[in-house]
Amino acid sequence: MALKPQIGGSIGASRDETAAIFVLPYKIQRKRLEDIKHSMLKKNIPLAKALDHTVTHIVTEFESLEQVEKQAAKDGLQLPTAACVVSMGWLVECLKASAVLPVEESHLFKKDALEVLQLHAELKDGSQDYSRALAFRRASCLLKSLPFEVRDPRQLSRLKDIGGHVLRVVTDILDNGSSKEVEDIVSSKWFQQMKMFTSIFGVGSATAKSWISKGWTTIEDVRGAGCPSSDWRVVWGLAFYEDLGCPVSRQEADTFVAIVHREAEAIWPGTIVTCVGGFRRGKEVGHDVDLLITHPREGEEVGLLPKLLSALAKRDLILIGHREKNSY
DNA sequence: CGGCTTTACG
DNA sequence: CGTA
DNA sequence: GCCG
Repeated sequence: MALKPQIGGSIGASRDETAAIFVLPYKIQRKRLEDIKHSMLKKNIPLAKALDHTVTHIVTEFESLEQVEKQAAKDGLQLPTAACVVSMGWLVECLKASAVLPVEESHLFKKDALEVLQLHAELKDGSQDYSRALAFRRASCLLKSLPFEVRDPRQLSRLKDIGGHVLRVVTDILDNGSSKEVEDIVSSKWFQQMKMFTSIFGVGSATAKSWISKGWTTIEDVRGAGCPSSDWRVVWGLAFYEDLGCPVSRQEADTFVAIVHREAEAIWPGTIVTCVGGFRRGKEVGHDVDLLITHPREGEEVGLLPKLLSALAKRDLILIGHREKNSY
């Protein structure tokens, strides 16, 4: 039902208290628009009066994000980047439920199926498989980008990057709710073990395969087998597997940025530390914290990083396992 | 049938 | 080549 | 696997 997943936010993350829903008036008759707004007030669904940056959901009768953007451009409107463009169907369900429902990516399951096939090909890692994985990814991305819900495979045929195999999988899912090929893969022991091993930092398909061939099936098997690799990445990946799997909260990220900024400022007054990446885009949890370190006087930042790392290390704030030299 | 994202490091 |  |  969603025309497009929310940019930079997890789908369905919106909460009632923060939601602000703006209804685009295009293609909606005046009386019907009034009825809709009246219903929203009655059902306590937060209605945004204007299309400003506080808007979290933009409801439209247009059939694609492209159409919305075109119209917005024509009217000189700027779409709030944090907002999620959704179909009228979503709002109707919200009204029925008297709640701001999570936005569902209705063609997600088709995309997921193709991502399984992509990953499967990547893990197999044969000479042909890499390109096959690429093809599945193209198809998956294409499905994700579609501004409409796929109800019939005929909507996809003739589209670039959609071929026989993809069409077969999508058809199976539309007919049966699932694809046997995909189900067989995800339920296979080999696939599950490969996924598990390659989720360890430093471990790719080659290493994972060699471990499976040794009869190891769990991470504990690998840990118990002594020194499984001389590669520092694998050693550290195994040592910090659980830690690396822990999500980072926004609060932790903010604290982290503040600490780095404090140390940077002490070394080089005026240094700017900016949080970029996921947290900059408004995420509440992440798996890392991306920082951009700059200085208003161009060139002043040169040489700061080694000093900064040393300062943080001296305070026991960071763990440096390995440092690669840069080439720029 | 040939070709497929790009780049870097150890 | 294996990995990110 | 899919395209040209």
